[in-house]
Amino acid sequence: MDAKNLTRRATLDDVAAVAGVSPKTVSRVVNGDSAVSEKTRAKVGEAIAETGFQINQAARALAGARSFLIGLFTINGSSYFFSELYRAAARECKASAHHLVLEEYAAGESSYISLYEKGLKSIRCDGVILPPPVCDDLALLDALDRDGVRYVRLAPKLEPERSTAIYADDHVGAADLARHLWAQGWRRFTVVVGPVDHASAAVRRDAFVDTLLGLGCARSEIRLIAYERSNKAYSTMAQLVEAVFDGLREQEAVFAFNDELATRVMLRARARGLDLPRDLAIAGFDDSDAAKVTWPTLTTVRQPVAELARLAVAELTAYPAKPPRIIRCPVKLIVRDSTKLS
Amino acid sequence: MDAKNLTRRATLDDVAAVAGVSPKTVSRVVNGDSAVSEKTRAKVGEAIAETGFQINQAARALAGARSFLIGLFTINGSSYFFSELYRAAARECKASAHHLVLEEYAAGESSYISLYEKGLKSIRCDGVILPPPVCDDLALLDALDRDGVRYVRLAPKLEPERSTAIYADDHVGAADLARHLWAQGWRRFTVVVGPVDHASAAVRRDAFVDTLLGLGCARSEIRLIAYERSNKAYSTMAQLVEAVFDGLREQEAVFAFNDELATRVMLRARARGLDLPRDLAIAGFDDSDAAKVTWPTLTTVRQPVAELARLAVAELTAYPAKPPRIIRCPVKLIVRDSTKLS
DNA sequence: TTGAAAGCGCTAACAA
DNA sequence: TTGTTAGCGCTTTCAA
Repeated sequence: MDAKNLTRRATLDDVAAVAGVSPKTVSRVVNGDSAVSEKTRAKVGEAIAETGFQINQAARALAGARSFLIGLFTINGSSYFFSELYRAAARECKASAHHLVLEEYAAGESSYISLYEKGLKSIRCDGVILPPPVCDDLALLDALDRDGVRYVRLAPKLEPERSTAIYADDHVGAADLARHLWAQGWRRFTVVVGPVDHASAAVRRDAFVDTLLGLGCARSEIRLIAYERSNKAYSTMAQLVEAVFDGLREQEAVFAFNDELATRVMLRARARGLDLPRDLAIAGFDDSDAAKVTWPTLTTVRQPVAELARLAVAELTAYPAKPPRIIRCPVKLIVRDSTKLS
Repeated sequence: MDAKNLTRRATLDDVAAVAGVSPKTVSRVVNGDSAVSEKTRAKVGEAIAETGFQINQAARALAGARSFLIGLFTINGSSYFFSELYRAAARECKASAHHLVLEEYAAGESSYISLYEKGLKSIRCDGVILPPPVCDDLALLDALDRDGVRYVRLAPKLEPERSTAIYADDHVGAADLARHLWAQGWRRFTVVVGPVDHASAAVRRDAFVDTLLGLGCARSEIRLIAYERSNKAYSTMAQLVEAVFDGLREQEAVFAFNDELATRVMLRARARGLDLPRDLAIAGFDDSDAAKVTWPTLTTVRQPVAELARLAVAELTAYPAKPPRIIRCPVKLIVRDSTKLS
């Protein structure tokens, strides 16, 4: 690496020399400390522009208590939710002069703790964003607490008060969907529940079912199909989808836990020669890109992913740290063609 | 921030004290320097385990020439290609003890340079991955060269020899697709070309057209519809899609630049009451998630995104730096239902 | 093969 | 409001 010597980038000292002040004063200007006179600030500003000074984050992190790095710790396959989360979080970080460090692991790794110890720990993030299912790894939370790393959790199921937790209003979305289906005239329902270790799964299921019951739907008209790792029957997506069609009754409306599941149900229905939405209504959750390109287009519930990311980053970049709290974000029912009763 | 004092994490000095050696020796072990005796190495290894030592990357970056950070600089909306790229690059970084810093900007920002100066520059990445269209910003490349930041470009159009450049074999994919359509019996074609400032656009178009001509297709049977920012006629996706249906002939096969465009064409065709693929064949490029959920499912070309990411990260984390070179990755035609001639 | 000294560029704490 | 001093925890260079 001779690159280093090609161009010595300007340091605080360089700027200080040009501006005729002390390096510490330049530091104050750079960090927006209030205790600098307007005149000095202007002088230093010019010197910064002249030298092309850019602060060295490594030095800043070493000397200070902050790294200006935010970690996003996820264990997941491809999904619209996570893609959006990355993007939005990165943009938010940029807005507050932080940087987003992505930690993506294939599902099914042994322990989240060791992933943290081997990975994120060494860069001393100011904070970490923990989406499901990592948000419920209590041992990992202990490790973060021990290391003094702040974290925000997205839709945690366990110990929600332990840190700031951000939830989408899943129950509202599921209830709105139930009312929509009922209003359209659907009277028989199947709920395909996703991984039950995901807090939202139970929330969506209960809100959907309770709303239908409240509308006068008979309990016997509601079928529940739940994904469970421990249950050999439905431990894969494919099995779950198959279960929808085992014992499928006429004129059913299917509510799937997410768009991915919903589109799979749709494809399977097509393969069985069903006419959609005449024979079967299907609704999802997420409003992923896929929801817009299916035939018929998919009725779904839009999660405010960008907003979740924004709030999470804002929480982690705020100084001093705010006390833990629970934040809820509104969701929105998106009615498309897959739930029209003809 | 009192977090800092809650737990003083072990340093090289701590480990050295436990192992009874000098800090420098511990450093040698941590960095895998060969000049350490087997006995010392074992002793230090134990001390590291005992203290739970994790190197401080900030200190390492400040003292040394490397930050162990790889930047991914993108200007783009949502797309399957980029989501996959993030994920794969992050995993690759982890494998080589680096970290991936995401820099995502909304399209249409003024200048990439200023984004770099305001963002990535301060963290002194060891290297940056530059996908289109950033890969062709010569001024940005100049700035990176000036700052001694290595970069790898994905599918650059300009000055391909300037840095290591990685290309997917677009021409092979497009040619394979042309042969497939021809073999199926399609004889009239429309090519919907994406942004022409994207190097792949022209490559795919030319390979597709040339292959058809070689197969005996008359030039008059091939319609070209090209997206151009400067061309007022087709400057948005919607206009591009509309153009497909203006003057659409019977029994056409449409090759769209990417899956997003292809699914839009498909939706528009549905809205016009066309029966797919009987009246119209549609093929895309990318093999995105969307390609699997359309009706009919979309014939497309799969890009080895994870492999591109892997190669890019490997190139940037290699020491010493390898000389610039051009790397090509194979693509694969994925035949689905949208191109069946019935 | 190992150790000692110097310093990377910044901030914290204190002094003026 | 501004300046001074002393590190942060590592790597580099040089010496043993």
